Amino acid sequence: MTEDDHIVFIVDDDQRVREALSELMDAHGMRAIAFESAGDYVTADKPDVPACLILDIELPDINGLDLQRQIADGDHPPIVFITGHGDIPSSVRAIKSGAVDFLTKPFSDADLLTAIHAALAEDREKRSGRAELDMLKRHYLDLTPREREVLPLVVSGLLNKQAAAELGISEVTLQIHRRNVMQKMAAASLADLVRIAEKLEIPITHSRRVGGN
Amino acid sequence: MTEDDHIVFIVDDDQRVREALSELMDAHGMRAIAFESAGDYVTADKPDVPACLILDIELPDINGLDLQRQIADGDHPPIVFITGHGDIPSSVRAIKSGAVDFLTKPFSDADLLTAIHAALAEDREKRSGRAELDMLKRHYLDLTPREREVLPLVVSGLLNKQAAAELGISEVTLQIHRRNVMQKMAAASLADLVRIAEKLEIPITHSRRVGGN
DNA sequence: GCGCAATGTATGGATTTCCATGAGTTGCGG
DNA sequence: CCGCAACTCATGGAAATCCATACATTGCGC
Repeated sequence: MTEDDHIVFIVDDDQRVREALSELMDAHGMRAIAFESAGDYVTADKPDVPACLILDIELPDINGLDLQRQIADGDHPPIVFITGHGDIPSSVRAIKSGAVDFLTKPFSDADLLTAIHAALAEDREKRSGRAELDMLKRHYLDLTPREREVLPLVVSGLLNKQAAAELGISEVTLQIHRRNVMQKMAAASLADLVRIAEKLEIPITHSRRVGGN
Repeated sequence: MTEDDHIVFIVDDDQRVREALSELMDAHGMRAIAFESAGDYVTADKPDVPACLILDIELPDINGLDLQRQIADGDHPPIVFITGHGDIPSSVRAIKSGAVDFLTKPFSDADLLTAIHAALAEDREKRSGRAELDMLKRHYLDLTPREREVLPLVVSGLLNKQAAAELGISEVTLQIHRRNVMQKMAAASLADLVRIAEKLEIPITHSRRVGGN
C-alpha cells in the first residue's frame, strides 16, 4: 500500500493528536509533516508531490474552514477535516467547498486512512490534469500576438480565406500564422488543435454556417 | 422572484411539515407538490420542468439518503435535505452525493428558500446541458454503422486517405460517409464536428503524427 | 546602426478536400 | 420479387490546404 510519492500534512493544535496521527501515518508507510497552526502550514516549504491536508477545525490562529476558503483559489491539496466539536452546517460547508471528508473525533483509523487515500488519489488526478494544462499554457505563451488572434478563428472552423478577411490580411500570411500556431501548440492536426483550444478555453469567435453564411 | 416555470417536490411524512412548506412555497409564488413517502414520490407523475426535491431523511418506507442513492443514476432533480435528527456522517454523505444543502430542523425560511433557489438554478443548468446533449445523441442515432466508424477516424485528425485505408475502403467512399456524418450531426465545420464528438465522448482512435509516422 | 523577431506579401506546385453525377452490390422487409 | 437503405466505387472539376522559397517593413534592443 506504500504510495509512489506523496506527503500528508497534518495541522492540529493538540500535540497528542499530531503525534498519534504521525505515528499512524508512519505505521502505514506514509510520509507526514505536522504543523501546530494554520500559519505554520501556510508559510512552510512544501514539497511538490501529491499531498493531502488533515485539518483540524479549531485552530489557534484561524478557523479551519476559513483557511480552506482562503486557499481555495490555488493549488492546494485536498482537505480531510477532523474536529472534536463539529456541527452539521460546518460539515456541509466543508464538503461543498470540496473537502474529501469531515471526521469527528473520535474516528477510526480505517476511516481516516480511507479518506487520506481518496484525497491522495484525487490530488494525483488533479496534478496530472494540471500538468497537462500547464504545458498547453506554456505553448500558448510562445505564440505571438498575431498568432493568438489567428488561433480562435481557425478553431472556429473558418476557412483560411475567411479568417484572413477577418484580420484584413492576405490568405497566404494567415496560412503562415496558422502553420506556426500548429507547430508551437504541438498539434498534430486541426482536430487536435481544436481539442487543445477547448482545454485552454479559447472562445469560438465566429462559426461558419454550412449553407453559405 | 417568481420563476419562469418550475416545481418543488416535498417529501415528508409529517403532515404539518408538508402543509407548512407548501404554504411557504405558495407565499413565495412557487409551485409545490407534497408527498407523504418516497414511494409516492417515485411513482408519481412528475411534470418535465426545472425542479428540486425537499427531502426528509426519516421516511416511513425508506431512508432519504438511500432514496438519493437509488435515483442517483438518472435525471433526478437536485435535493435539499431536511431532517430533525441529522448527524454529521449523513450530511457528509448527502453533500458528497450531490445534495444542494442539508438543513436541520428547525431551519429558517430564508435558508430553505436560498437552498431551493440554488437547486432550481442548478437544475435549469443541468437540463439545458442535457437538452443539448440529447440532441447530439439523437443525431448520432441517425448515423449508419459505417458512419459511426468513420466519425472517430475523422475527428482523430486522420486524412481521408488514411481513414479510408484504415477501413479498407476507397477514399471516395470515405468522403461520402464523412460528408453524411457532417450533415447528420449538423456540424458546420470539422472544428465543429470535433467539439461535438468531444461532447459525445467519441474516443480518439488514431492520432496522426506530424512528422509522417 | 545592425541584428532580430514579428508581420506582411507573392509565386508556384503538390496534396487534399469538396461536391456532383452516375452506378453497382448486398441484404432486409413487404 | 420489388423497393429501399446501406455501402461501395469512379470520374472530373473547383476550391482549399500545405509547403518551400524569396523578400519588404517595422520596431525593439544591444
